[in-house]
Amino acid sequence: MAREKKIDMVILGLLFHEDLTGYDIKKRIDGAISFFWKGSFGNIYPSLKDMQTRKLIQSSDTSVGGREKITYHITEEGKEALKEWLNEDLAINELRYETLLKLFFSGAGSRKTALHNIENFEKQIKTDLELLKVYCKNLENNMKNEDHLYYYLTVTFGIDSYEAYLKWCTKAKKMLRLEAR
Amino acid sequence: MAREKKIDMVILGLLFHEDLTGYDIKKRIDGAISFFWKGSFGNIYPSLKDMQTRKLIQSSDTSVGGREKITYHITEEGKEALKEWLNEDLAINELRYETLLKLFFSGAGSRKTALHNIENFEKQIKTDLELLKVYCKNLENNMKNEDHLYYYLTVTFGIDSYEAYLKWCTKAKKMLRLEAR
DNA sequence: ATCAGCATGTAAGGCGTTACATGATTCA
DNA sequence: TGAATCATGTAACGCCTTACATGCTGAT
Repeated sequence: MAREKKIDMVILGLLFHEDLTGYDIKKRIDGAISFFWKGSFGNIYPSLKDMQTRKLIQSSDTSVGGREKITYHITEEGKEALKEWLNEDLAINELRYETLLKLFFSGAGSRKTALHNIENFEKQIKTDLELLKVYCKNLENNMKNEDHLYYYLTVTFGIDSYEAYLKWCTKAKKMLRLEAR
Repeated sequence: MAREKKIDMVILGLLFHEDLTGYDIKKRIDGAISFFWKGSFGNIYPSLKDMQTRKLIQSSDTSVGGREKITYHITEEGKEALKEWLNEDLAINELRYETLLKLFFSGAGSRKTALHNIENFEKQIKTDLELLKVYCKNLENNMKNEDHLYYYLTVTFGIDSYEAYLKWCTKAKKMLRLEAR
Protein backbone atom coordinates (compact mmCIF):
# COMPACT_ATOMS: atom_id res chain seq x y z
CA MET A 1 0.00 0.00 0.00
CA ALA A 2 2.01 2.88 -1.34
CA ARG A 3 1.83 6.12 0.61
CA GLU A 4 -0.59 8.21 -1.37
CA LYS A 5 -0.07 11.85 -2.11
CA LYS A 6 -2.51 13.77 0.08
CA ILE A 7 -3.76 16.02 -2.71
CA ASP A 8 -4.91 12.85 -4.49
CA MET A 9 -7.02 11.95 -1.48
CA VAL A 10 -8.52 15.42 -1.29
CA ILE A 11 -9.54 15.18 -4.93
CA LEU A 12 -10.93 11.67 -4.56
CA GLY A 13 -12.81 12.78 -1.47
CA LEU A 14 -14.43 15.61 -3.39
CA LEU A 15 -15.17 13.49 -6.46
CA PHE A 16 -16.77 10.86 -4.24
CA HIS A 17 -19.78 13.18 -3.95
CA GLU A 18 -19.95 14.85 -7.33
CA ASP A 19 -18.22 15.16 -10.68
CA LEU A 20 -16.02 18.23 -10.84
CA THR A 21 -13.55 20.09 -13.03
CA GLY A 22 -10.06 20.98 -11.83
CA TYR A 23 -11.23 24.54 -11.42
CA ASP A 24 -14.20 23.46 -9.29
CA ILE A 25 -11.91 21.35 -7.14
CA LYS A 26 -9.72 24.36 -6.46
CA LYS A 27 -12.76 26.37 -5.38
CA ARG A 28 -13.93 23.62 -3.04
CA ILE A 29 -10.50 23.37 -1.43
CA ASP A 30 -10.42 27.13 -0.95
CA GLY A 31 -13.55 26.85 1.20
CA ALA A 32 -13.75 25.22 4.63
CA ILE A 33 -11.06 22.66 3.74
CA SER A 34 -8.42 25.38 3.46
CA PHE A 35 -8.36 25.68 7.26
CA PHE A 36 -6.58 22.36 7.47
CA TRP A 37 -5.40 21.65 3.93
CA LYS A 38 -4.32 23.66 0.89
CA GLY A 39 -4.14 23.03 -2.83
CA SER A 40 -3.08 24.92 -5.94
CA PHE A 41 -3.60 24.53 -9.67
CA GLY A 42 0.04 23.59 -9.84
CA ASN A 43 -0.60 20.37 -8.00
CA ILE A 44 -4.27 19.76 -8.76
CA TYR A 45 -3.97 19.51 -12.55
CA PRO A 46 -0.93 17.19 -12.53
CA SER A 47 -2.63 15.02 -9.90
CA LEU A 48 -5.75 14.74 -12.07
CA LYS A 49 -3.70 13.60 -15.05
CA ASP A 50 -1.79 11.14 -12.95
CA MET A 51 -4.86 9.64 -11.30
CA GLN A 52 -6.48 9.26 -14.68
CA THR A 53 -3.62 7.13 -15.97
CA ARG A 54 -3.89 5.11 -12.76
CA LYS A 55 -7.63 4.67 -13.47
CA LEU A 56 -8.73 6.17 -10.16
CA ILE A 57 -10.73 8.76 -12.04
CA GLN A 58 -12.20 9.21 -15.54
CA SER A 59 -12.55 12.38 -17.55
CA SER A 60 -15.14 13.60 -19.99
CA ASP A 61 -15.02 16.62 -22.22
CA THR A 62 -17.79 18.96 -21.10
CA SER A 63 -16.65 22.00 -23.02
CA VAL A 64 -19.29 24.62 -23.63
CA GLY A 65 -18.83 26.50 -26.87
CA GLY A 66 -15.20 27.49 -27.18
CA ARG A 67 -14.49 27.19 -23.47
CA GLU A 68 -12.54 24.08 -22.63
CA LYS A 69 -13.92 22.09 -19.73
CA ILE A 70 -12.94 18.66 -18.45
CA THR A 71 -15.13 17.03 -15.84
CA TYR A 72 -13.77 14.21 -13.70
CA HIS A 73 -15.59 11.25 -12.25
CA ILE A 74 -14.37 8.81 -9.60
CA THR A 75 -14.06 5.10 -10.54
CA GLU A 76 -14.62 2.09 -8.31
CA GLU A 77 -10.84 1.77 -7.96
CA GLY A 78 -10.76 5.41 -6.91
CA LYS A 79 -13.37 4.78 -4.24
CA GLU A 80 -11.36 1.83 -3.01
CA ALA A 81 -8.17 3.91 -2.79
CA LEU A 82 -10.04 6.57 -0.81
CA LYS A 83 -11.44 4.03 1.66
CA GLU A 84 -8.07 2.41 2.08
CA TRP A 85 -6.57 5.74 3.00
CA LEU A 86 -9.40 6.43 5.47
CA ASN A 87 -8.69 3.10 7.12
CA GLU A 88 -4.97 3.61 7.44
CA ASP A 89 -3.97 4.46 10.98
CA LEU A 90 -1.17 6.81 10.01
CA ALA A 91 -2.13 10.46 9.96
CA ILE A 92 0.40 13.26 9.80
CA ASN A 93 -0.72 16.32 11.73
CA GLU A 94 1.58 19.26 11.34
CA LEU A 95 1.48 22.76 12.68
CA ARG A 96 3.97 25.37 11.49
CA TYR A 97 3.32 28.72 13.11
CA GLU A 98 5.85 31.37 12.29
CA THR A 99 4.22 33.57 14.93
CA LEU A 100 5.25 31.10 17.65
CA LEU A 101 8.71 30.89 16.19
CA LYS A 102 9.04 34.65 16.41
CA LEU A 103 7.67 34.68 19.92
CA PHE A 104 10.07 31.96 21.01
CA PHE A 105 13.01 34.05 19.84
CA SER A 106 11.67 37.40 20.98
CA GLY A 107 14.46 37.70 23.54
CA ALA A 108 16.51 38.98 20.60
CA GLY A 109 13.94 41.72 20.02
CA SER A 110 11.73 43.68 22.36
CA ARG A 111 8.51 43.32 24.32
CA LYS A 112 6.97 45.76 21.89
CA THR A 113 7.82 43.56 18.92
CA ALA A 114 6.52 40.46 20.68
CA LEU A 115 3.26 42.21 21.51
CA HIS A 116 2.92 43.48 17.99
CA ASN A 117 3.38 40.00 16.56
CA ILE A 118 0.77 38.56 18.91
CA GLU A 119 -1.66 41.32 17.95
CA ASN A 120 -1.21 40.55 14.27
CA PHE A 121 -1.86 36.90 14.96
CA GLU A 122 -4.95 37.76 17.01
CA LYS A 123 -6.34 39.89 14.20
CA GLN A 124 -5.88 37.10 11.66
CA ILE A 125 -7.46 34.52 13.92
CA LYS A 126 -10.45 36.76 14.62
CA THR A 127 -11.08 37.18 10.90
CA ASP A 128 -10.78 33.46 10.23
CA LEU A 129 -12.98 32.63 13.20
CA GLU A 130 -15.77 34.82 11.82
CA LEU A 131 -15.65 32.89 8.58
CA LEU A 132 -15.68 29.55 10.37
CA LYS A 133 -18.74 30.64 12.32
CA VAL A 134 -20.52 31.46 9.07
CA TYR A 135 -19.74 27.98 7.76
CA CYS A 136 -20.96 26.54 11.05
CA LYS A 137 -24.28 28.39 10.96
CA ASN A 138 -24.88 27.32 7.38
CA LEU A 139 -24.29 23.73 8.36
CA GLU A 140 -26.55 23.90 11.39
CA ASN A 141 -29.43 25.03 9.17
CA ASN A 142 -28.77 22.24 6.74
CA MET A 143 -27.80 19.06 8.57
CA LYS A 144 -29.59 16.77 6.21
CA ASN A 145 -27.08 14.05 5.56
CA GLU A 146 -24.26 12.10 7.09
CA ASP A 147 -21.62 14.15 5.27
CA HIS A 148 -22.79 17.35 6.90
CA LEU A 149 -22.07 15.88 10.29
CA TYR A 150 -18.44 15.36 9.29
CA TYR A 151 -18.16 18.85 7.83
CA TYR A 152 -19.67 20.20 11.01
CA LEU A 153 -17.13 18.38 13.17
CA THR A 154 -14.15 19.76 11.24
CA VAL A 155 -15.60 23.26 11.40
CA THR A 156 -16.17 23.04 15.16
CA PHE A 157 -12.60 21.83 15.53
CA GLY A 158 -11.51 25.07 13.91
CA ILE A 159 -13.83 27.20 16.03
CA ASP A 160 -12.84 25.53 19.30
CA SER A 161 -9.13 25.81 18.68
CA TYR A 162 -9.32 29.37 17.39
CA GLU A 163 -11.27 30.38 20.47
CA ALA A 164 -8.57 28.80 22.61
CA TYR A 165 -5.97 30.77 20.62
CA LEU A 166 -7.79 34.02 21.32
CA LYS A 167 -7.95 33.33 25.06
CA TRP A 168 -4.24 32.61 24.98
CA CYS A 169 -3.62 35.90 23.14
CA THR A 170 -5.35 37.82 25.92
CA LYS A 171 -3.32 36.05 28.60
CA ALA A 172 -0.07 36.45 26.70
CA LYS A 173 -0.58 40.16 26.06
CA LYS A 174 -1.35 40.67 29.75
CA MET A 175 1.83 38.88 30.79
CA LEU A 176 3.97 40.83 28.37
CA ARG A 177 2.54 44.10 29.64
CA LEU A 178 2.61 43.33 33.35
CA GLU A 179 5.73 41.26 33.97
CA ALA A 180 8.65 43.23 35.33
CA ARG A 181 10.66 44.55 32.47
CA MET B 1 14.56 42.67 2.38
CA ALA B 2 14.71 39.22 0.89
CA ARG B 3 12.35 36.61 2.33
CA GLU B 4 14.60 34.58 4.60
CA LYS B 5 14.44 30.83 4.82
CA LYS B 6 12.78 30.00 8.13
CA ILE B 7 15.36 27.40 9.12
CA ASP B 8 17.97 30.19 8.95
CA MET B 9 15.98 32.19 11.47
CA VAL B 10 15.61 29.21 13.79
CA ILE B 11 19.37 28.71 13.74
CA LEU B 12 20.10 32.41 14.24
CA GLY B 13 17.60 32.48 17.09
CA LEU B 14 19.36 29.62 18.82
CA LEU B 15 22.84 31.00 18.18
CA PHE B 16 21.77 34.36 19.59
CA HIS B 17 21.99 32.79 23.05
CA GLU B 18 24.89 30.38 22.75
CA ASP B 19 27.41 28.95 20.35
CA LEU B 20 26.33 25.58 19.03
CA THR B 21 27.26 22.80 16.63
CA GLY B 22 24.91 21.59 13.91
CA TYR B 23 24.21 18.54 16.01
CA ASP B 24 23.35 20.66 19.05
CA ILE B 25 21.02 22.76 16.93
CA LYS B 26 19.16 19.66 15.81
CA LYS B 27 18.72 18.60 19.44
CA ARG B 28 17.38 22.01 20.45
CA ILE B 29 14.88 21.99 17.58
CA ASP B 30 13.73 18.52 18.59
CA GLY B 31 12.75 19.91 22.00
CA ALA B 32 9.92 22.35 22.67
CA ILE B 33 10.38 24.06 19.29
CA SER B 34 9.31 20.91 17.44
CA PHE B 35 5.71 21.57 18.45
CA PHE B 36 5.55 24.45 16.02
CA TRP B 37 8.61 24.02 13.80
CA LYS B 38 10.76 21.15 12.52
CA GLY B 39 14.28 20.79 11.23
CA SER B 40 16.48 18.01 9.90
CA PHE B 41 20.21 17.53 9.33
CA GLY B 42 19.42 17.71 5.65
CA ASN B 43 18.49 21.35 5.91
CA ILE B 44 20.46 22.42 8.98
CA TYR B 45 23.94 21.67 7.65
CA PRO B 46 23.43 23.32 4.25
CA SER B 47 21.91 26.35 5.96
CA LEU B 48 24.95 26.65 8.26
CA LYS B 49 27.31 26.60 5.28
CA ASP B 50 25.22 29.12 3.42
CA MET B 51 24.90 31.53 6.33
CA GLN B 52 28.63 31.35 6.89
CA THR B 53 29.33 32.51 3.35
CA ARG B 54 26.79 35.28 3.92
CA LYS B 55 28.69 36.24 7.11
CA LEU B 56 25.66 35.83 9.36
CA ILE B 57 27.57 33.27 11.40
CA GLN B 58 31.19 32.26 11.99
CA SER B 59 32.59 28.81 12.58
CA SER B 60 35.42 27.55 14.69
CA ASP B 61 36.92 24.10 14.78
CA THR B 62 36.30 22.69 18.25
CA SER B 63 37.18 19.09 17.45
CA VAL B 64 38.06 16.95 20.47
CA GLY B 65 40.58 14.25 19.69
CA GLY B 66 39.59 12.52 16.47
CA ARG B 67 35.97 13.66 16.66
CA GLU B 68 35.18 16.44 14.25
CA LYS B 69 33.26 19.30 15.76
CA ILE B 70 32.39 22.70 14.30
CA THR B 71 30.93 25.31 16.60
CA TYR B 72 29.02 28.26 15.19
CA HIS B 73 28.81 31.78 16.51
CA ILE B 74 26.39 34.52 15.44
CA THR B 75 27.86 37.75 13.99
CA GLU B 76 26.50 41.28 14.31
CA GLU B 77 25.07 40.96 10.81
CA GLY B 78 23.40 37.75 11.92
CA LYS B 79 21.84 39.49 14.89
CA GLU B 80 20.59 42.23 12.59
CA ALA B 81 19.03 39.73 10.20
CA LEU B 82 17.27 38.03 13.12
CA LYS B 83 15.87 41.30 14.43
CA GLU B 84 14.72 42.34 10.99
CA TRP B 85 12.79 39.12 10.68
CA LEU B 86 11.24 39.60 14.13
CA ASN B 87 10.10 43.06 13.06
CA GLU B 88 8.55 41.96 9.79
CA ASP B 89 4.79 41.84 10.02
CA LEU B 90 4.40 38.86 7.73
CA ALA B 91 4.06 35.53 9.54
CA ILE B 92 2.90 32.37 7.83
CA ASN B 93 0.88 30.15 10.14
CA GLU B 94 -0.01 26.83 8.64
CA LEU B 95 -1.89 23.87 9.98
CA ARG B 96 -2.05 20.63 8.02
CA TYR B 97 -3.98 17.97 9.89
CA GLU B 98 -4.49 14.78 7.97
CA THR B 99 -6.85 13.65 10.74
CA LEU B 100 -9.23 16.49 9.87
CA LEU B 101 -8.93 15.69 6.19
CA LYS B 102 -9.92 12.10 6.89
CA LEU B 103 -12.76 13.22 9.10
CA PHE B 104 -14.03 15.63 6.46
CA PHE B 105 -14.24 12.82 3.93
CA SER B 106 -15.50 10.15 6.33
CA GLY B 107 -18.79 10.01 4.47
CA ALA B 108 -16.94 7.67 2.11
CA GLY B 109 -16.09 5.39 5.04
CA SER B 110 -17.96 4.52 8.20
CA ARG B 111 -18.72 5.95 11.61
CA LYS B 112 -16.43 3.30 13.03
CA THR B 113 -13.52 4.49 10.91
CA ALA B 114 -14.18 8.11 11.81
CA LEU B 115 -14.27 7.27 15.51
CA HIS B 116 -11.12 5.24 15.23
CA ASN B 117 -9.28 8.09 13.56
CA ILE B 118 -10.39 10.52 16.24
CA GLU B 119 -9.25 8.11 18.94
CA ASN B 120 -5.82 7.85 17.37
CA PHE B 121 -5.57 11.60 17.24
CA GLU B 122 -6.68 11.87 20.87
CA LYS B 123 -4.02 9.41 21.97
CA GLN B 124 -1.29 11.32 20.17
CA ILE B 125 -2.42 14.65 21.60
CA LYS B 126 -2.55 13.24 25.13
CA THR B 127 1.03 12.02 24.86
CA ASP B 128 2.25 15.33 23.45
CA LEU B 129 0.33 17.27 26.08
CA GLU B 130 2.08 15.38 28.87
CA LEU B 131 5.42 16.37 27.41
CA LEU B 132 4.39 20.01 27.07
CA LYS B 133 3.32 20.02 30.72
CA VAL B 134 6.75 18.76 31.74
CA TYR B 135 8.38 21.60 29.78
CA CYS B 136 5.97 24.01 31.43
CA LYS B 137 6.75 22.85 34.94
CA ASN B 138 10.48 23.08 34.31
CA LEU B 139 10.04 26.64 33.10
CA GLU B 140 7.89 27.64 36.07
CA ASN B 141 10.63 26.53 38.44
CA ASN B 142 13.21 28.46 36.48
CA MET B 143 11.78 31.77 35.28
CA LYS B 144 14.97 33.67 35.75
CA ASN B 145 15.28 35.64 32.55
CA GLU B 146 13.33 37.37 29.83
CA ASP B 147 13.82 34.48 27.40
CA HIS B 148 12.11 32.04 29.71
CA LEU B 149 8.97 34.17 29.58
CA TYR B 150 8.86 33.73 25.80
CA TYR B 151 9.51 30.00 26.03
CA TYR B 152 6.77 29.79 28.62
CA LEU B 153 4.30 31.58 26.36
CA THR B 154 4.90 29.26 23.43
CA VAL B 155 4.56 26.22 25.69
CA THR B 156 1.29 27.47 27.16
CA PHE B 157 0.04 28.05 23.63
CA GLY B 158 0.61 24.37 23.00
CA ILE B 159 -1.02 23.32 26.25
CA ASP B 160 -4.08 25.52 25.76
CA SER B 161 -4.70 24.42 22.21
CA TYR B 162 -4.11 20.73 22.93
CA GLU B 163 -6.55 20.92 25.82
CA ALA B 164 -9.10 22.46 23.46
CA TYR B 165 -8.42 19.60 21.02
CA LEU B 166 -9.12 17.03 23.72
CA LYS B 167 -12.41 18.66 24.68
CA TRP B 168 -13.37 18.63 21.03
CA CYS B 169 -12.46 14.93 20.78
CA THR B 170 -14.86 14.13 23.61
CA LYS B 171 -17.66 16.10 21.97
CA ALA B 172 -16.98 14.65 18.54
CA LYS B 173 -16.92 11.07 19.78
CA LYS B 174 -20.20 11.63 21.59
CA MET B 175 -21.84 13.00 18.45
CA LEU B 176 -20.61 10.15 16.30
CA ARG B 177 -21.96 7.62 18.79
CA LEU B 178 -25.31 9.28 19.49
CA GLU B 179 -26.46 10.84 16.23
CA ALA B 180 -29.01 8.80 14.33
CA ARG B 181 -27.24 6.47 12.00
C1' DA C 1 33.20 -6.09 22.09
C1' DT C 2 29.27 -3.82 20.97
C1' DC C 3 25.87 -0.41 20.95
C1' DA C 4 24.07 4.10 21.72
C1' DG C 5 25.08 8.56 21.03
C1' DC C 6 28.11 12.27 19.03
C1' DA C 7 29.18 14.47 14.78
C1' DT C 8 29.36 15.78 9.85
C1' DG C 9 27.65 15.75 5.55
C1' DT C 10 25.49 14.46 0.58
C1' DA C 11 22.05 12.82 -2.85
C1' DA C 12 17.71 11.93 -4.57
C1' DG C 13 13.37 12.67 -4.54
C1' DG C 14 8.84 14.51 -3.16
C1' DC C 15 5.82 17.91 -2.88
C1' DG C 16 4.24 22.18 -3.32
C1' DT C 17 4.12 27.21 -4.54
C1' DT C 18 4.44 31.08 -7.68
C1' DA C 19 4.49 32.91 -11.81
C1' DC C 20 3.67 32.54 -16.35
C1' DA C 21 0.99 31.58 -20.64
C1' DT C 22 -3.33 31.26 -23.03
C1' DG C 23 -7.95 31.99 -24.25
C1' DA C 24 -13.33 32.22 -23.67
C1' DT C 25 -17.32 34.26 -21.56
C1' DT C 26 -20.17 37.20 -18.81
C1' DC C 27 -21.54 41.35 -16.93
C1' DA C 28 -21.35 46.19 -15.90
C1' DT D 1 -14.91 47.82 -23.99
C1' DG D 2 -12.79 46.23 -20.19
C1' DA D 3 -12.58 43.65 -15.99
C1' DA D 4 -13.70 39.65 -13.50
C1' DT D 5 -14.34 35.02 -13.68
C1' DC D 6 -14.10 30.53 -15.93
C1' DA D 7 -10.83 27.20 -17.41
C1' DT D 8 -6.50 24.59 -18.43
C1' DG D 9 -2.00 23.89 -18.02
C1' DT D 10 3.53 24.30 -17.64
C1' DA D 11 8.08 25.66 -15.76
C1' DA D 12 11.10 27.02 -12.39
C1' DC D 13 12.17 27.10 -8.16
C1' DG D 14 12.21 26.43 -3.11
C1' DC D 15 12.34 23.82 0.62
C1' DC D 16 12.35 19.89 3.14
C1' DT D 17 12.55 14.83 4.15
C1' DT D 18 14.59 10.38 3.88
C1' DA D 19 18.09 7.62 3.24
C1' DC D 20 22.62 6.95 2.81
C1' DA D 21 27.68 7.30 3.99
C1' DT D 22 31.30 7.75 7.36
C1' DG D 23 33.76 7.60 11.61
C1' DC D 24 34.77 8.54 16.72
C1' DT D 25 33.79 7.94 21.74
C1' DG D 26 31.94 6.41 26.05
C1' DA D 27 29.41 3.25 28.68
C1' DT D 28 27.99 -1.49 29.66
